[in-house]
Amino acid sequence: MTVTLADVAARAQVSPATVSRVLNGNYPVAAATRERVLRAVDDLDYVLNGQASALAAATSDLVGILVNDIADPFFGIMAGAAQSQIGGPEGAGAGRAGGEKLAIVCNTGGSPERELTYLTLLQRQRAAAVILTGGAIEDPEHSAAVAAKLAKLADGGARVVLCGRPPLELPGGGEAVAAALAFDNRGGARRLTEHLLTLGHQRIAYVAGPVERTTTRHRLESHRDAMEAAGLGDAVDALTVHGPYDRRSGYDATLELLRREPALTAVVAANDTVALGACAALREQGRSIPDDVSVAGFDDLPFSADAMPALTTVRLPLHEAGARAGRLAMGREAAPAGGIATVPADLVVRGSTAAARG
Amino acid sequence: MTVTLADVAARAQVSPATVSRVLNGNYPVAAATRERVLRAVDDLDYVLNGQASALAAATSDLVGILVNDIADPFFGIMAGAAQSQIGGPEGAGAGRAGGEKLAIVCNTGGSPERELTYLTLLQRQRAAAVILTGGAIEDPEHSAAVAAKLAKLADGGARVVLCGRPPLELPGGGEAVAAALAFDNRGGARRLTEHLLTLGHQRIAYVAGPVERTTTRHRLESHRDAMEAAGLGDAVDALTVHGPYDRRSGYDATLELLRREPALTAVVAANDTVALGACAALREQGRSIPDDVSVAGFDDLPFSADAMPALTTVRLPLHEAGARAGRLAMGREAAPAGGIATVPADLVVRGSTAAARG
DNA sequence: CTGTTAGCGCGTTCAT
DNA sequence: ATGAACGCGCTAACAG
Repeated sequence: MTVTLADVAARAQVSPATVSRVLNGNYPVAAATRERVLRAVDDLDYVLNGQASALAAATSDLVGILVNDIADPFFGIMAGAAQSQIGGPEGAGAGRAGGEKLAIVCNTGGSPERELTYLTLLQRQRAAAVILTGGAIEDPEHSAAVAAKLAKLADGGARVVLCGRPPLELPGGGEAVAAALAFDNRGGARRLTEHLLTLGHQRIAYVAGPVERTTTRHRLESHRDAMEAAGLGDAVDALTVHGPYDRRSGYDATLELLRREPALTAVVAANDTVALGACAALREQGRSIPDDVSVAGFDDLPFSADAMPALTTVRLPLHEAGARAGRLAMGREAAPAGGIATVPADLVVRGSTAAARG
Repeated sequence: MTVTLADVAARAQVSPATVSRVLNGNYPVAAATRERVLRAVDDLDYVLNGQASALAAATSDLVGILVNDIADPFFGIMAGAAQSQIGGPEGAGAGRAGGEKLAIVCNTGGSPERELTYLTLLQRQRAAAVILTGGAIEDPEHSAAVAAKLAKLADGGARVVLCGRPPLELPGGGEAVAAALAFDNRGGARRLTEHLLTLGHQRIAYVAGPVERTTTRHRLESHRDAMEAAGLGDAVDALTVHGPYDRRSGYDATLELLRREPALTAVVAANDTVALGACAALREQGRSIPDDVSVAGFDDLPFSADAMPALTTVRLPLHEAGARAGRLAMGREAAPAGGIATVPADLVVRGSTAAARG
């Protein structure tokens, strides 16, 4: 039924080995023979069997990209950029065999179990590389399990790259990853809160992400640091609410925060999506942005510039970081010194923040 | 180096065949033996080799999901929903072997070549199923190539599902797809334009998607039909501009349309993202929404409700459609009658549209 | 430059 | 209920 290498060999009147050599282009083959073989391939509509090839050569052309939420552009942008550096055979001849890698995006939905499951599945497929994007879950047991899996993956020859995820701190985990691109969440968050303080805000509420996430913690801690430096540290806890990274969370949390502190003059959100929800809640409560209340987000997703007013936020170069992660995974770029590179997070001031009232 | 089935067998003092049977759970195995085997698996940290397994069994556990733009939530939502029906082993035992499928998202970036390349890669991996999402490119040659590939994929045992893509019209293509979920783009677009007509609008501009896309054509044609039914068909061409499905396109196109017809009172956009760009352009030109100009989108992405004013649009049940596509791909749901199901597209009226001035 | 010979790691008969 | 043997489709040595 399905045509195999042997069929091609028979039709081209050569040995299977020769066909393999033509397809992989690693060994010298006479031009005339190569022609015959390629014609046979076309005639028969032959397609290489990936599994058999991978099994025999003990290498795979799969590259896994793990994301927490594929419906969130934050991850979509990084994944797309990474994939563009991996899957992309621009030229012709795409129909035949060749060294193209298959970049596959795996959506964990933020679930630790699924993260591990995907890692196992990837390991089972003997993935050539694995890219983990976004914040990690901070449960020690889970971290250990992930570190162990990554170590095994690396042991099996897979290149492991972290993108927007802090380097593993566990024993055995550090050596496993080829490179880590860490967003400067701390610096960005600090600059953002300082910006608001400079504008005269004092009652600043904070809508944080899920508690157990590294991203959440880093951003929140820096916010607190900045507040403490301004002598406002005591109020932070009472004016902080945690929730998922979605619009609804921003909406609900903001209503709650308004209840706690009706006189608040600024809301800092865990990310832009959450900030949008916060804006909706504030407007519903009759507060105008930024006249009554300033709002700020994080990430600078494309829609942030289109919000009304445009969102003040912290820009993360998601596309660049994703692309770099892709190149690192392909071994097309040298790992940064120490294996860790910090990705800048720059403050972007737009219309949603203004001087505090009064 | 890497531990194989044989190693496990040796440690458990059984034959490789027995280990295989335990792992796959398809044949009766004595409870005691099974225990020994499982313990050996754990002890050795054995992980099944996916390629070898697939090769021997002539089946694969890969399911491909093709998307045009992974950074666009339109696709992210569908892909995530589909994946949730495929990859999801909720229970325990995720570490071992098992029938879990690996759902992999492939980003074509809207490029026909990459679409074909991914299809080939998937074919090479002997994918168990393939889901194609979103509008198709209308180039006949490309369509034929895709149809041929899909036919071959199906021939090789892969289940092919279309989600948000119109059924193939080509010979041999129709039989290849197991099921097609087609969005009611025509009906939705018609209702949307009728809504504006009812509000008294006459000079309605249209920012269409890329010319060669089915989605674009269907939505535009229905818009034209509605306009013609209202005796306004003549103006349609002059007030239509094509562009990609992104914010910038909406922005640029709207500026151009305002130049062509300064007195326009409504702008219909190809989708919500484009609509946002249109809003930005209008505001920049000093037009208020919806007092001066009404704006409408399509898709009802999450951020549409948060725009200011909230966007009138056409709701596509992306999550539901994606999930259904996932189930169809897994064979967990019977194909609809005739292999084609129409997914409803309902008008959602919000604040961005209002009665025409004057 | 090309053909021959062995496996890669596992599933699956066929025996027992 | 279990083991032995064969083959899935391909690549990689080794000859020649």
